[in-house]
Amino acid sequence: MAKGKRATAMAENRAKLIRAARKAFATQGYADASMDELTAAVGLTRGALYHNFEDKKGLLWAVVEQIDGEMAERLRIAREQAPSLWLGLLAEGSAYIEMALDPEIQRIMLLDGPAVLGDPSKWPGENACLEITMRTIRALIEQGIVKPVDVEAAGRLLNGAALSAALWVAAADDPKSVLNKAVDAFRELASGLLRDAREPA
Amino acid sequence: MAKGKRATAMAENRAKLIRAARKAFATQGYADASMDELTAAVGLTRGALYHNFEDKKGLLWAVVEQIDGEMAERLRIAREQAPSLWLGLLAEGSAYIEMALDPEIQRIMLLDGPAVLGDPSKWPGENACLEITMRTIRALIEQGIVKPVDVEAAGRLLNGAALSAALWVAAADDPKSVLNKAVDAFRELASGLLRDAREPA
DNA sequence: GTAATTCACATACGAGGCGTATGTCAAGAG
DNA sequence: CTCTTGACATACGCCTCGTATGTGAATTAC
Repeated sequence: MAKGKRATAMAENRAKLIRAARKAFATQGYADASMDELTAAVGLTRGALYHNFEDKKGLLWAVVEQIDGEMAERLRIAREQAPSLWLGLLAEGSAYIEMALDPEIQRIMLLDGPAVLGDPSKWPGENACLEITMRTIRALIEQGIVKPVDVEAAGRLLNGAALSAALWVAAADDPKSVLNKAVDAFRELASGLLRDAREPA
Repeated sequence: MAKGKRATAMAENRAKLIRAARKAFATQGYADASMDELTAAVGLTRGALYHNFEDKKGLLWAVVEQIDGEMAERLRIAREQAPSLWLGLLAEGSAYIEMALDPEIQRIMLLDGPAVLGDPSKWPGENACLEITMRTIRALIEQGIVKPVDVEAAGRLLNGAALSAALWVAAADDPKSVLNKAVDAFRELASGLLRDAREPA
């Protein structure tokens, strides 16, 4: 049982470091986040960091993975609450846009993440958000609601549109009205994928 | 006239530094680019750098501004060569995607730029690329070809879609076939903006 | 039961890199 | 001819990262 105790203590320290990193990376950005400060903030030193993670990048990997999972979960919920698959796709887009309003997500997942870790499409967890969107599109094609487009291409461009919309909204002086415009435009664009121009229920 | 000589010499050094920075930032990334190496590569020192620019960020600003201008010019040409305004919009999208295949543009404009300088929509030169897209959309609305959508919203989402398409293509193992898929998907999405589902010539 | 090993960190060290303060030399001003 | 200005170069200090080494507790071996 003593071994279990040590294992959980280590897991707690890992969690502490990740939590501290989320804060530090979100508020100061990856480059300006000091590992000394970050670790000291949770009563540890850089020694713990380099023992639990590969390096500074490794810590960012862990943070990104955690946030990515949370985002995917929220997307899944948004889609499941929609009354139809097509509205589910639109709901995913809206949810994605709204998520990107979170400074943490914006900074870590949309700015520093890609810059430091490279293209998100090659992240492990295989970009859970994209996977979800693709699954929805694939189902819509099978139902004959969406044109037989390339699923990955459509998913990526749709997510890309949502992403830029999110950044726009986040940087706007008047986020509320801009959010409405962004969501509307997203619907119009998405409707280009429809087999019939008229949107289904 | 001696004053002119000094002025041009300074301009040349500025240009040298910017050129060196484009190379260094593109190949090593902003964070890993050493100012000592960068300046030494053109026979100068960091002294010249901090005299001509505010700091490392300032140099990146200058580089970004230069590349942004070049990109806008290429977009303009792509649109002007198209036989119609609508096809011009699609041509812009394709050109944007193809440009992002350039590692320099990808790294500096799409990855490090946003991470270090913040949201591109607030860059000076006011994001020339977006301006061009918006102008085209506005004209298409006036001609009754495109739905009366919010111009900025449509422009941003369209550019965002092109951007993510570009990143996808750039990171692909087989860029050629992926490029086709991406351009196709872009057209489908864009057609969502059309008043009539049938695409005009 | 004790000696040895492993583990999960802490501490210490070295190597850059950035920004700034200071020095320098040529060019114009007066 | 002196003085100032400008365009750099040189020198310095501070910070940060990664690694090498130390350490005490926990586990294992005997």
